[in-house]
Amino acid sequence: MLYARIMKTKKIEACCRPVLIEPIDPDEAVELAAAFKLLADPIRLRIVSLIANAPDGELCACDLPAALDRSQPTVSHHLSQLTDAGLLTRDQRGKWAWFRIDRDRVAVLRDALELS
Amino acid sequence: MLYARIMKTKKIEACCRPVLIEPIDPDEAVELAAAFKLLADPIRLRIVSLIANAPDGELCACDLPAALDRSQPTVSHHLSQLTDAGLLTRDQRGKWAWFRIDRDRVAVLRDALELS
DNA sequence: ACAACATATTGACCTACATCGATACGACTG
DNA sequence: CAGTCGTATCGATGTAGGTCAATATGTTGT
Repeated sequence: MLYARIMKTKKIEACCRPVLIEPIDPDEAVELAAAFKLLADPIRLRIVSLIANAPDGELCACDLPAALDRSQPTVSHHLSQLTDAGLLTRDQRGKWAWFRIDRDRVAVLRDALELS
Repeated sequence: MLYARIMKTKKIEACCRPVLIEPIDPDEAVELAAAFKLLADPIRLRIVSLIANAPDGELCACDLPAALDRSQPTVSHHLSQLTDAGLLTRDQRGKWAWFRIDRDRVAVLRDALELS
Protein backbone atom coordinates (compact mmCIF):
# COMPACT_ATOMS: atom_id res chain seq x y z
CA MET A 1 0.00 0.00 0.00
CA LEU A 2 1.51 3.28 -1.11
CA TYR A 3 -0.90 5.70 0.49
CA ALA A 4 -0.66 5.94 4.23
CA ARG A 5 -3.80 6.59 6.20
CA ILE A 6 -2.63 9.42 8.42
CA MET A 7 -5.60 10.10 10.64
CA LYS A 8 -7.05 6.79 11.75
CA THR A 9 -10.23 7.18 13.71
CA LYS A 10 -9.58 5.59 17.04
CA LYS A 11 -11.48 2.45 17.78
CA ILE A 12 -14.41 2.76 20.13
CA GLU A 13 -13.25 1.45 23.48
CA ALA A 14 -15.67 -0.86 25.24
CA CYS A 15 -15.26 1.36 28.25
CA CYS A 16 -18.08 3.71 28.55
CA ARG A 17 -20.18 3.48 31.65
CA PRO A 18 -23.75 4.81 31.63
CA VAL A 19 -23.40 8.58 31.68
CA LEU A 20 -26.77 9.17 33.34
CA ILE A 21 -25.96 6.83 36.20
CA GLU A 22 -22.28 7.50 36.79
CA PRO A 23 -20.49 10.82 36.25
CA ILE A 24 -18.38 10.70 33.11
CA ASP A 25 -14.81 11.94 33.31
CA PRO A 26 -13.44 14.37 30.69
CA ASP A 27 -11.33 11.80 28.84
CA GLU A 28 -14.20 9.34 28.58
CA ALA A 29 -16.37 12.19 27.36
CA VAL A 30 -13.99 12.93 24.49
CA GLU A 31 -13.98 9.30 23.47
CA LEU A 32 -17.71 8.78 23.77
CA ALA A 33 -18.41 12.01 21.91
CA ALA A 34 -16.20 10.83 19.07
CA ALA A 35 -18.21 7.63 18.92
CA PHE A 36 -21.53 9.44 18.82
CA LYS A 37 -20.11 11.70 16.12
CA LEU A 38 -20.08 8.68 13.85
CA LEU A 39 -23.83 8.40 14.28
CA ALA A 40 -24.29 12.15 13.89
CA ASP A 41 -24.35 12.04 10.10
CA PRO A 42 -27.44 11.00 8.13
CA ILE A 43 -25.47 9.14 5.48
CA ARG A 44 -23.55 7.10 8.04
CA LEU A 45 -26.77 6.29 9.89
CA ARG A 46 -28.31 5.07 6.65
CA ILE A 47 -25.21 2.99 5.87
CA VAL A 48 -25.46 1.31 9.26
CA SER A 49 -29.18 0.73 8.85
CA LEU A 50 -28.85 -0.57 5.29
CA ILE A 51 -26.17 -3.06 6.29
CA ALA A 52 -28.00 -4.21 9.41
CA ASN A 53 -31.16 -4.84 7.43
CA ALA A 54 -29.51 -6.42 4.39
CA PRO A 55 -29.85 -10.13 3.61
CA ASP A 56 -27.44 -12.12 5.80
CA GLY A 57 -26.57 -8.86 7.56
CA GLU A 58 -23.97 -7.86 5.02
CA LEU A 59 -23.83 -5.44 2.13
CA CYS A 60 -21.51 -4.81 -0.80
CA ALA A 61 -19.96 -1.36 -0.97
CA CYS A 62 -20.78 -1.32 -4.66
CA ASP A 63 -24.49 -0.88 -3.90
CA LEU A 64 -24.12 2.13 -1.65
CA PRO A 65 -23.41 5.11 -3.94
CA ALA A 66 -26.68 4.54 -5.79
CA ALA A 67 -28.64 3.73 -2.64
CA LEU A 68 -27.41 6.85 -0.88
CA ASP A 69 -27.18 9.21 -3.84
CA ARG A 70 -23.60 10.07 -2.97
CA SER A 71 -20.38 9.78 -4.92
CA GLN A 72 -18.20 6.69 -4.60
CA PRO A 73 -15.40 8.62 -2.80
CA THR A 74 -17.87 10.01 -0.30
CA VAL A 75 -19.29 6.59 0.46
CA SER A 76 -15.82 5.11 0.73
CA HIS A 77 -14.85 7.84 3.17
CA HIS A 78 -17.82 7.13 5.43
CA LEU A 79 -17.20 3.40 5.27
CA SER A 80 -13.60 3.96 6.32
CA GLN A 81 -14.65 6.07 9.28
CA LEU A 82 -17.14 3.48 10.48
CA THR A 83 -14.70 0.62 9.93
CA ASP A 84 -11.73 2.35 11.55
CA ALA A 85 -13.86 3.00 14.62
CA GLY A 86 -14.81 -0.68 14.70
CA LEU A 87 -18.50 -0.14 14.11
CA LEU A 88 -18.28 -2.06 10.82
CA THR A 89 -16.18 -5.00 9.77
CA ARG A 90 -14.85 -5.29 6.25
CA ASP A 91 -14.50 -8.45 4.21
CA GLN A 92 -12.79 -8.27 0.84
CA ARG A 93 -14.13 -10.95 -1.49
CA GLY A 94 -12.56 -10.70 -4.90
CA LYS A 95 -12.89 -7.14 -6.04
CA TRP A 96 -15.89 -6.48 -3.83
CA ALA A 97 -15.83 -5.27 -0.26
CA TRP A 98 -18.59 -6.55 2.03
CA PHE A 99 -19.48 -4.88 5.28
CA ARG A 100 -21.14 -6.10 8.48
CA ILE A 101 -22.21 -4.39 11.69
CA ASP A 102 -20.24 -5.11 14.85
CA ARG A 103 -23.28 -5.26 17.08
CA ASP A 104 -21.25 -5.36 20.25
CA ARG A 105 -19.83 -1.95 19.41
CA VAL A 106 -23.27 -0.52 18.83
CA ALA A 107 -24.35 -2.02 22.14
CA VAL A 108 -21.58 -0.09 23.89
CA LEU A 109 -23.07 3.15 22.65
CA ARG A 110 -26.61 2.13 23.50
CA ASP A 111 -25.58 1.07 27.00
CA ALA A 112 -23.87 4.41 27.59
CA LEU A 113 -27.38 5.92 27.45
CA GLU A 114 -28.79 3.50 30.01
CA LEU A 115 -31.21 5.05 32.50
CA SER A 116 -31.22 4.36 36.23
CA MET B 1 -37.14 39.43 24.90
CA LEU B 2 -35.39 41.67 22.42
CA TYR B 3 -33.05 39.21 20.79
CA ALA B 4 -34.77 36.68 18.62
CA ARG B 5 -33.34 33.19 18.55
CA ILE B 6 -33.14 32.63 14.83
CA MET B 7 -31.97 29.06 14.56
CA LYS B 8 -33.88 26.99 17.07
CA THR B 9 -32.65 23.44 17.22
CA LYS B 10 -35.62 21.31 16.35
CA LYS B 11 -36.97 19.19 19.12
CA ILE B 12 -36.13 15.51 19.00
CA GLU B 13 -39.20 13.75 17.71
CA ALA B 14 -40.16 10.60 19.56
CA CYS B 15 -40.25 8.87 16.20
CA CYS B 16 -37.19 6.93 15.62
CA ARG B 17 -37.53 3.22 15.17
CA PRO B 18 -34.54 0.96 15.85
CA VAL B 19 -32.21 1.50 12.93
CA LEU B 20 -30.62 -1.93 13.18
CA ILE B 21 -33.97 -3.70 13.06
CA GLU B 22 -35.90 -1.59 10.58
CA PRO B 23 -34.45 0.33 7.62
CA ILE B 24 -34.33 4.04 8.36
CA ASP B 25 -35.66 6.42 5.72
CA PRO B 26 -33.62 9.45 4.66
CA ASP B 27 -35.74 12.01 6.51
CA GLU B 28 -35.62 10.06 9.74
CA ALA B 29 -31.87 9.73 9.29
CA VAL B 30 -31.47 13.50 9.13
CA GLU B 31 -33.48 13.93 12.29
CA LEU B 32 -31.80 11.14 14.23
CA ALA B 33 -28.36 12.31 13.14
CA ALA B 34 -29.16 15.79 14.45
CA ALA B 35 -30.10 14.25 17.77
CA PHE B 36 -26.90 12.24 18.02
CA LYS B 37 -24.98 15.37 17.09
CA LEU B 38 -26.01 16.78 20.47
CA LEU B 39 -24.20 13.90 22.15
CA ALA B 40 -21.23 14.21 19.80
CA ASP B 41 -19.52 16.91 21.85
CA PRO B 42 -17.54 16.17 25.01
CA ILE B 43 -18.72 19.28 26.83
CA ARG B 44 -22.38 18.53 26.15
CA LEU B 45 -21.92 14.92 27.25
CA ARG B 46 -20.38 16.13 30.49
CA ILE B 47 -23.21 18.60 31.01
CA VAL B 48 -25.74 15.81 30.63
CA SER B 49 -23.80 13.54 32.95
CA LEU B 50 -23.24 16.23 35.57
CA ILE B 51 -26.93 17.10 35.67
CA ALA B 52 -28.08 13.48 35.75
CA ASN B 53 -25.77 12.72 38.63
CA ALA B 54 -26.40 15.90 40.60
CA PRO B 55 -28.37 15.89 43.86
CA ASP B 56 -32.11 15.78 43.11
CA GLY B 57 -31.21 15.38 39.43
CA GLU B 58 -30.86 19.08 38.84
CA LEU B 59 -27.98 21.49 38.48
CA CYS B 60 -27.56 25.26 38.47
CA ALA B 61 -26.05 26.76 35.34
CA CYS B 62 -23.85 28.88 37.58
CA ASP B 63 -21.76 25.85 38.54
CA LEU B 64 -20.98 24.74 35.01
CA PRO B 65 -18.35 27.16 33.67
CA ALA B 66 -15.98 26.24 36.52
CA ALA B 67 -16.83 22.53 36.39
CA LEU B 68 -16.25 22.38 32.64
CA ASP B 69 -13.45 24.92 32.33
CA ARG B 70 -15.33 26.78 29.64
CA SER B 71 -16.51 30.38 29.42
CA GLN B 72 -20.00 31.32 30.51
CA PRO B 73 -21.14 32.08 26.94
CA THR B 74 -19.90 28.71 25.74
CA VAL B 75 -21.75 26.87 28.50
CA SER B 76 -24.87 28.92 27.86
CA HIS B 77 -24.69 28.04 24.18
CA HIS B 78 -24.50 24.32 24.88
CA LEU B 79 -27.30 24.51 27.42
CA SER B 80 -29.49 26.25 24.84
CA GLN B 81 -28.79 23.58 22.26
CA LEU B 82 -29.65 20.78 24.65
CA THR B 83 -32.73 22.57 25.93
CA ASP B 84 -34.02 23.57 22.51
CA ALA B 85 -33.76 19.95 21.42
CA GLY B 86 -35.72 18.92 24.47
CA LEU B 87 -32.97 16.88 26.07
CA LEU B 88 -32.90 19.25 29.05
CA THR B 89 -35.61 21.20 30.81
CA ARG B 90 -34.95 24.62 32.24
CA ASP B 91 -36.37 26.07 35.44
CA GLN B 92 -35.67 29.68 36.27
CA ARG B 93 -35.64 30.24 40.03
CA GLY B 94 -34.77 33.79 40.91
CA LYS B 95 -31.69 34.70 38.99
CA TRP B 96 -30.53 31.13 38.71
CA ALA B 97 -31.40 28.68 35.97
CA TRP B 98 -31.73 25.04 37.00
CA PHE B 99 -31.58 22.23 34.49
CA ARG B 100 -32.88 18.65 34.50
CA ILE B 101 -32.60 15.75 32.08
CA ASP B 102 -35.66 14.72 30.10
CA ARG B 103 -35.02 11.03 30.44
CA ASP B 104 -37.72 10.08 27.97
CA ARG B 105 -35.85 11.96 25.25
CA VAL B 106 -32.63 10.17 26.07
CA ALA B 107 -34.51 6.88 25.96
CA VAL B 108 -35.61 7.67 22.42
CA LEU B 109 -31.98 7.83 21.34
CA ARG B 110 -31.01 4.72 23.27
CA ASP B 111 -33.92 2.78 21.81
CA ALA B 112 -32.91 3.79 18.28
CA LEU B 113 -29.80 1.66 18.83
CA GLU B 114 -31.81 -1.39 19.94
CA LEU B 115 -30.48 -4.70 18.64
CA SER B 116 -32.65 -7.47 17.26
C1' DA C 1 -33.80 54.05 40.64
C1' DC C 2 -29.47 51.98 40.93
C1' DA C 3 -25.94 48.54 41.69
C1' DA C 4 -24.68 43.74 41.51
C1' DC C 5 -24.95 39.40 39.70
C1' DA C 6 -26.65 35.36 36.59
C1' DT C 7 -27.62 34.34 32.06
C1' DA C 8 -28.30 35.17 26.99
C1' DT C 9 -26.91 37.09 22.61
C1' DT C 10 -23.79 39.10 19.30
C1' DG C 11 -19.92 39.06 16.33
C1' DA C 12 -15.76 37.14 15.00
C1' DC C 13 -12.38 33.51 14.56
C1' DC C 14 -10.66 29.07 13.65
C1' DT C 15 -11.00 24.28 13.06
C1' DA C 16 -13.45 20.14 11.71
C1' DC C 17 -15.76 17.80 8.27
C1' DA C 18 -18.91 16.38 4.30
C1' DT C 19 -18.46 16.47 -0.42
C1' DC C 20 -16.67 15.64 -5.12
C1' DG C 21 -13.43 15.30 -9.38
C1' DA C 22 -9.30 13.34 -10.51
C1' DT C 23 -6.39 9.72 -9.86
C1' DA C 24 -4.03 5.70 -7.79
C1' DC C 25 -4.33 0.99 -6.16
C1' DG C 26 -5.81 -3.82 -6.39
C1' DA C 27 -8.19 -7.82 -8.27
C1' DC C 28 -10.10 -10.37 -11.92
C1' DT C 29 -10.30 -11.61 -17.04
C1' DG C 30 -9.02 -12.47 -21.64
C1' DC D 1 0.36 -8.51 -19.74
C1' DA D 2 -3.06 -5.20 -20.83
C1' DG D 3 -7.81 -3.84 -20.04
C1' DT D 4 -11.69 -3.42 -16.93
C1' DC D 5 -13.92 -2.70 -12.83
C1' DG D 6 -14.40 -1.89 -7.71
C1' DT D 7 -12.39 0.68 -4.12
C1' DA D 8 -9.20 3.98 -1.70
C1' DT D 9 -6.67 8.26 -1.53
C1' DC D 10 -5.54 13.00 -2.82
C1' DG D 11 -6.48 17.80 -3.17
C1' DA D 12 -9.69 21.41 -3.03
C1' DT D 13 -13.92 23.70 -1.54
C1' DG D 14 -17.77 25.21 1.10
C1' DT D 15 -20.16 24.98 5.29
C1' DA D 16 -21.12 23.87 10.09
C1' DG D 17 -19.93 24.45 14.67
C1' DG D 18 -17.11 25.23 19.18
C1' DT D 19 -15.07 28.99 21.34
C1' DC D 20 -14.55 33.53 23.65
C1' DA D 21 -14.63 38.83 24.49
C1' DA D 22 -17.85 42.22 24.62
C1' DT D 23 -22.28 43.45 25.57
C1' DA D 24 -27.32 43.08 26.35
C1' DT D 25 -31.09 41.20 29.18
C1' DG D 26 -33.23 40.03 33.39
C1' DT D 27 -33.58 39.37 38.39
C1' DT D 28 -32.61 40.62 43.19
C1' DG D 29 -31.54 43.66 46.78
C1' DT D 30 -30.60 48.27 48.63
